[in-house]
Amino acid sequence: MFEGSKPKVDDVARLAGVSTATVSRFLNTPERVSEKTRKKVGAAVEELGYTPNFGGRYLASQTSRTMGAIIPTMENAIFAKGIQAFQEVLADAGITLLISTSSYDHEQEFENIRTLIGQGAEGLLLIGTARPQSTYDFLARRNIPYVIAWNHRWDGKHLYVGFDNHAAMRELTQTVLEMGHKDIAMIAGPTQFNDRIEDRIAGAKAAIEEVEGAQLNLKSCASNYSPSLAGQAFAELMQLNHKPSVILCSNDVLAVGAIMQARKMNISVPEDISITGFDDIDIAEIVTPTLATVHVPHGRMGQAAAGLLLKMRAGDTNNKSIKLSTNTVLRESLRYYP
Amino acid sequence: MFEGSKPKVDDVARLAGVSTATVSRFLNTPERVSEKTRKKVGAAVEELGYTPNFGGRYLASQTSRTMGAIIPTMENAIFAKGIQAFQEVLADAGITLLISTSSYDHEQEFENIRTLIGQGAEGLLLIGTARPQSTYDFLARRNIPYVIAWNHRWDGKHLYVGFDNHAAMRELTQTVLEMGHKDIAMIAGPTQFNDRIEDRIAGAKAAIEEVEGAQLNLKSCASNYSPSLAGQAFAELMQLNHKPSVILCSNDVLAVGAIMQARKMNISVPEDISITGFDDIDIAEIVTPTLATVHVPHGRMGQAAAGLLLKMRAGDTNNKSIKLSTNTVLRESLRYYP
DNA sequence: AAATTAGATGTAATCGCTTACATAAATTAA
DNA sequence: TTAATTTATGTAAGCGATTACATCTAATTT
Repeated sequence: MFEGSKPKVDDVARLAGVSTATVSRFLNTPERVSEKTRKKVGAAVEELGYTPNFGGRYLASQTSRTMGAIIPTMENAIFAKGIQAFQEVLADAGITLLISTSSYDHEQEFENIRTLIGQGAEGLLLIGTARPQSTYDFLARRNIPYVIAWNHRWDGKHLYVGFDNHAAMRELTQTVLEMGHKDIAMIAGPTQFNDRIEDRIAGAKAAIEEVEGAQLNLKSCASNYSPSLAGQAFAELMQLNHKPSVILCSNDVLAVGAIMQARKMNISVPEDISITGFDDIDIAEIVTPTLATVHVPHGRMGQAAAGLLLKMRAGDTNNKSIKLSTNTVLRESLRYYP
Repeated sequence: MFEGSKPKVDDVARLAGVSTATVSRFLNTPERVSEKTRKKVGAAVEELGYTPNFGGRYLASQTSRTMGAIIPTMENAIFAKGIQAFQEVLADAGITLLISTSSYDHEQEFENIRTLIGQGAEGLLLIGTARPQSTYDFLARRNIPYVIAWNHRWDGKHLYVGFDNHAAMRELTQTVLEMGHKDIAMIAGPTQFNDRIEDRIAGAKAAIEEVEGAQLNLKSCASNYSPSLAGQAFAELMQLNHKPSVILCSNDVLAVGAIMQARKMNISVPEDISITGFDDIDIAEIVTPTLATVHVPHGRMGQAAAGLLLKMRAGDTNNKSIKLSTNTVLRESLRYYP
C-alpha cells in the first residue's frame, strides 16, 4: 500500500482478482455479484480503504447523489434547525448536502448556484423567492429542480415549501389589535431581496387597515439579524412624542434586541410597551420577558423540502407546493392595551 | 440552445470558433489567451450559460477546490459562528465548502469523511480530537490535510486550531473559588467521544483540588445541547440535603437550561445559587440573569482554521497548531459566596 | 533578410469510473 | 444428452474536462 496514493478501481480489481466492472457492480448493485466474489471484493475494498472517486463516478454515471442548499447566513439560528432536518433526510437517502452562504447577496447567490450545479447538485434548496429573473432563467435553462423554502405564495411560479409569511403576520397583528392596541410600530429589516420580510410587513399593514383608527409606524432596521441595530431602532421610537403601545418586530432576533434595549432604558416590557417577534427560535422562550411570536415548524419544513426534492430527483414531475401552518404564540411580552 | 442540456467545453469552443484547449485556458489561466479570443470565448460562455463540469475538471486536473467540514450538529449555535467564518475565508479563496453533520456519532463521522474525500475534499475541518484511531489511520493513509478545531492540546499529535478547554475551565473555576464558593456542582454532558467536555471537567477538577475544603459534585446530563435535560439535572441537585452554592455547566446551552429550571422552581439566580456556562454564545447575554461564562473567539477560530488548511493545501508542510485565548466573562449569574 | 524567440492556439492522451455489449459458466428444460 | 435460458463476469468505449506537446504566427534580434 502506498501512502497517500488513493487506491482506484483497478487496484481493488487487481487485489481481488476480478475486473473493474465487477468492482463497480459490487459497489453499486451488489445483488448482481455472486456471494463468493462479493466476499473477495469486499475484503479488497476494506484492505485498501478504497473510496470511489466522485469525479469519475459522476462523469461516468451522470449522477452525483448530491444536493445543494444556499442560505443567507449560518450565524443566525433561523435557518439552522430547518437545514439540519433537511440534511438528515437527505443523508438517509444517501445524498450528500452541499451548503453555501450568500450573505444576502444576489450575485454571490448566483455564483453559488453555478458552483453547486458544477459540483453536480441534482437539486437546490433556496431561501425565499426574491432573486433576479436571470437567476431563475439560468435554473430553467439548466433544468435544475429547486424548491423555495421559508416562504409560500400562491403565485404558482415556483415550488414552495414554506409558510405564508403574509397570513401569519396578519394573524399575529389581528391578535394584537384585538387586544386593544392602536398605535403600532414595526421594526423590520431590509426588504430588498427579502420577500419574507416584505410579506410580513404587508401582512401587518393589511390587518391594521381593517381596523378603524389603528395606524402603523414602520421603522426600518439596517439588518435582519443584528440585535443591536434593532435596539437602536427601538430607542428612536422611544424618542417620539406619540409613542406606540406595541412594537412588532420582523423576527425574533430583532425583537430580542428591542427587549434588551428596553431593559437598558428602564422601560419595562410589557407594562410600558409590548413587543412581538417572528420565527419562535429558542431565545424566544429564554429571554425575559418571554417573547410572543409566530411559531414556524422549521424541522418539518426542512424535511418536507428534502422529500420534495428527492421525489423530483426520482423523476416525479407532478409535484405541488407545500404550505405549512404557523401559529401565533402568546407569551409575556405581549399584553392587553391598558 | 437546448433546454436542460448542459453546455460543455466543446459547445463553447465550437461557438467561439476555437479549440477546447483555448476555452479551458480562458477559464483557468486567462492571461495565456489573447485579448481578442478572450472576448470571443467570454461571449460564448455567457451566451450558453456555461459552467464547467466539476467531475471532468476534478478528474483531469486532480484538484477540486473543495474542503470539507464535519460538525456534530447544526442545531446548536455553538458551531454556527465558527463555521460561518471558516466558509467565508474559503469562499474568498475560491474554495467551496462541503458540510455534513455526524450527530456526535463516530461511525457516521467516518462515513462522512469517506464521502467528503470521495467528493474531492482537499482538506478537512474536524471538531475535537476524540475519534477512533482507525479514523486517524484512514486520514493518514490518504494523506488528507485536516485540522482539529474547538480544542487545543499540547500532545503534538494533530494540528489544532482551538483553545485550551482545560485551562479555560480551570481559570473560570479558580475565579469561582476565589469568590468563596466551596460546594461546587457541575452539570456536564456526555464525555464519550467529546474531548472538549472531558477537558472542561478535568480543568474544573484541577482547580478545585488546589483549594482546601472545596469539593465537586459532578452531575451528568444525557445531552450536550438539551436545555430541558440540564433543567432536570438542576432539579435533582436541588433535592440534595447539602446543596451546592454554584453550578458550573459544561456549556451555555446547559447553563440556560439550568437557569430556566431555577426560575420555574422559584430559586433565584444568583441570590440562591450561582450558575456559569461556557462558550459565550448569544443567549449568554440575553438570558436573565446574564450568564457568566468563558468567552471563545469563534469567528477567529474559523478564520484561523481556514487559513491553516489553505496553507497546507498550497503545500506548506511546516505548520503549527494555533492556540487561541479565551477569557472568563463575569456576569450577573455568578456572585460572591455570601 | 534570415534566424531566433516568444506567444497563441490546436491535437490528442489522460484522469477514475460506469455500463452496453460480449462472452463464459451454471442451471434448467426438452 | 443437448439446447435453451439464466447468471456472472469481462472488455472496452465513453463521460467532460485539463494539459503536455506540437504547430503556427508574429515579434524581435542579428
